[in-house]
Amino acid sequence: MDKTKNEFAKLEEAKQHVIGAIAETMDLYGVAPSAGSLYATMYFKDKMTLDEMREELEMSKPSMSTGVRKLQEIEMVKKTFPKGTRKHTYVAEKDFFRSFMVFYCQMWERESKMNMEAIEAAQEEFDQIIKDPTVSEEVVNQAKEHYQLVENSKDYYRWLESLADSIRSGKIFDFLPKK
Amino acid sequence: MDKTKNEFAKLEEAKQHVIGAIAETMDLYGVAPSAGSLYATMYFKDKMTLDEMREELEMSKPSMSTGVRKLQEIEMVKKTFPKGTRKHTYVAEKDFFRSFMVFYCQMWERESKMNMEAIEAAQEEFDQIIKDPTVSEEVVNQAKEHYQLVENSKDYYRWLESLADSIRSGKIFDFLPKK
DNA sequence: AAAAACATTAAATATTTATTTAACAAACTT
DNA sequence: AAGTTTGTTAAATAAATATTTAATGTTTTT
Repeated sequence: MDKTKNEFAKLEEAKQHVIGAIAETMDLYGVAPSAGSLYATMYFKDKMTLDEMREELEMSKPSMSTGVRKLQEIEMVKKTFPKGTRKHTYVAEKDFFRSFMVFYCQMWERESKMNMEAIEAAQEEFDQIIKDPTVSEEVVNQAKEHYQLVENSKDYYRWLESLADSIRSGKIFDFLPKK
Repeated sequence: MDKTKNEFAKLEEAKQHVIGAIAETMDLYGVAPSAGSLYATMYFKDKMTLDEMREELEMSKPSMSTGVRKLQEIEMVKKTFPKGTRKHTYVAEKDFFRSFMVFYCQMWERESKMNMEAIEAAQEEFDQIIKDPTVSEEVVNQAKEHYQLVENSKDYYRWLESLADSIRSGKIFDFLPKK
């Protein structure tokens, strides 16, 4: 019996535990399951080409191409430009702190920006209603209530931005050290 | 021309700005678009019944029922037990700080727990390979590398837990005040 | 206890999203 | 410049998810 194969199989099995767990939690980052297991697989390699990915995951090349693109968008994978080959090669980001930073800061800034803009616009409109003397008291009161509701939420969006800033700058690690 | 209707329409339009923005960013919280706009709609009401939701969103009642259940899971909506009616009523959580806490702590703890467990299991297996004198040097070296790789990632998962703790306990607000 | 009101589950349908096969485009090699 | 290798886009297919209609269960009222 081939001993070497057995050794590799054991190694592979151990890796699969971690790969499975990473892939399963990657749905939290909004990527498709295939992109999740793609990243997890790359995590144990120092670099991979599209053809190696296809072979390893037994999927089509376009699927790998789009998966890798998604992962690049959230900077969990980087393209490298190696000499001696025409194939593009890709490297998984292995620093989870960095992945965390890129993903959540991007996400929170989008949320904050979009909602803040909508709030500003809405507040102006509420204000017009409130100031308009021809508008009934009931509607004015509702407008006032709504104005205050969204006004209060601004604290949250500003806080979310400060959290993102603090993570991006690394200041958060003064408060919560890496180890 | 009906003046009252016009007033309400203006109010409605202003609200819609904010509702649209909230609904659009709710995909970040892993809920379906319909649940997103359901939450956003409820945000401007003090309470709603399933029938009111159905009417307002022009969707089926089961759809509202399942949407509300999803939102309850992440505690963005709570059921209330009002007197005087048999209808269940639901209230949107209006404190975004609280929604943030519940959602991300839940998420990060799941990620941390699942990966930590997988890592512990894998490390034992890597260790067996490393200690086995019959295993080839190449495989042992790979096992050692992989062992170290996952060992390093533990810092991150522990940090993630500490972040969740700090948010749940409110200690984070000593570092990053709410306003 | 029967009927009515409401909410939920189940099955069927529709919609969206992911994946593949096939066609195309770009870059390199000879 | 022609041919080959590689990567991406487009169209078609497959799979997953959301939504609806219909059926069922549960509570309240009479």
